[in-house]
Amino acid sequence: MMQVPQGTVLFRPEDACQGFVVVHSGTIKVTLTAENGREIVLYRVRPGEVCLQTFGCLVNRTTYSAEGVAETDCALEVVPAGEFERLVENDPVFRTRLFGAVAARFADLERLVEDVALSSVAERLARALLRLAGSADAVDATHEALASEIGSAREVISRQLAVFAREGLIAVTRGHIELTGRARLEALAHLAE
Amino acid sequence: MMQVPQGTVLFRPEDACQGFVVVHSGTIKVTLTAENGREIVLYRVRPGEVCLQTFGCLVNRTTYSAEGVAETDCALEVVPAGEFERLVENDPVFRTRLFGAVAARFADLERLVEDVALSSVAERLARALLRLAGSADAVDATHEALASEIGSAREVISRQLAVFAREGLIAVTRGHIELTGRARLEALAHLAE
DNA sequence: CGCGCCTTGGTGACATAGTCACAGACCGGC
DNA sequence: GCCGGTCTGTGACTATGTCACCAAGGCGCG
Repeated sequence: MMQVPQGTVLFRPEDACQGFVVVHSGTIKVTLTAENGREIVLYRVRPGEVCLQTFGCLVNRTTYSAEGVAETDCALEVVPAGEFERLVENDPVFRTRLFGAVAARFADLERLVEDVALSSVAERLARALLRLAGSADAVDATHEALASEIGSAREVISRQLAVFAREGLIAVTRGHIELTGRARLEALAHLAE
Repeated sequence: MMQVPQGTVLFRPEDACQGFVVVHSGTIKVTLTAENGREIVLYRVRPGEVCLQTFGCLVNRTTYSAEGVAETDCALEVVPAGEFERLVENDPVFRTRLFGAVAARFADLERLVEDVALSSVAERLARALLRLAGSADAVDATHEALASEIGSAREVISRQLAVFAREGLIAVTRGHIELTGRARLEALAHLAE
């Protein structure tokens, strides 16, 4: 078991892989970054889940292609490659959990492709706000952070948030967004699904 | 073993899953389509590979989210769910092959997200042309097909092809594109990787 | 407090990409 | 040669992304 503080970079593109990572507490954010600095969040790894970047590394002996950062303080367990293979062979529970995680992540990525390739910024931003808010009625995030969340640019987010605010869907202050008009936001988010 | 002719729709979004599909010959094209008709190619399944849409179905008992079409005549093997589970448990060779396919497809999807979210149409189109041409020096495809290949629109492709042609990178005729200036096309394709 | 400095957000101007409407060019069957 | 379908070209407009720059808020420190 290993404790890492918020903000720790767990892996970067081209890093070699140490072992298979299981998250016990906290969340890991996995992102892709282009040379021009634009960034997009691929997915998050939550407690009880396994990190599939490491899966790709271990199975095909490739390196990471994405970057992973501890979004909160995390407790991680790192399973060495040999132990990983033994578990896959002999532990049906481990294997089932692994497969489930792989399939779920796979579906996530397909949804992401659909989102990025086929839907508008307004829809994607609405979905991102709802996702980040969870059951709460507000989100703490900078426009910059929201832009990376949906793979867009800060200015675009600022303008879209202004539109939402004008329509009464949200109320924006520095680093904080209140979801007034949640129902209408949800309607917007589902338009193209 | 099952023979299907080119153009057969093997699965659609929301279909229930019959079993695990292994491709013996031919290729399957897996795509996502939005309500507005825009489409993007997620990946292709080639001989010896396994179809991971079915994987997600079998593991998490979910339905398909993408559409699969036989791009050529295909010979397929369909492994029923029970048999699939038995193979995963007991056949190390099968398991290894499955894992490799999963990891590779996973990496593909990450690349696709990066491509769609972070690079320009010119780059993506250049990459698509090179990918489709393989070792040949020409591609048979309509502008419409190329658009769905990179998740863009036909008009955008027409215009970009015209630009490439004007610069001498390609020669365009109805349904056919000659890759003259391949080297410069490759340079373009790698600019943002 | 007043000052400087960094982060965050706002805005105009422009470039790139996507949408819509429609016309013309090509291709096969007859 | 004519016809109907498919494929491609184009203008006009909207949406999104980029660039440059400034303004506002927060924060430490003399």
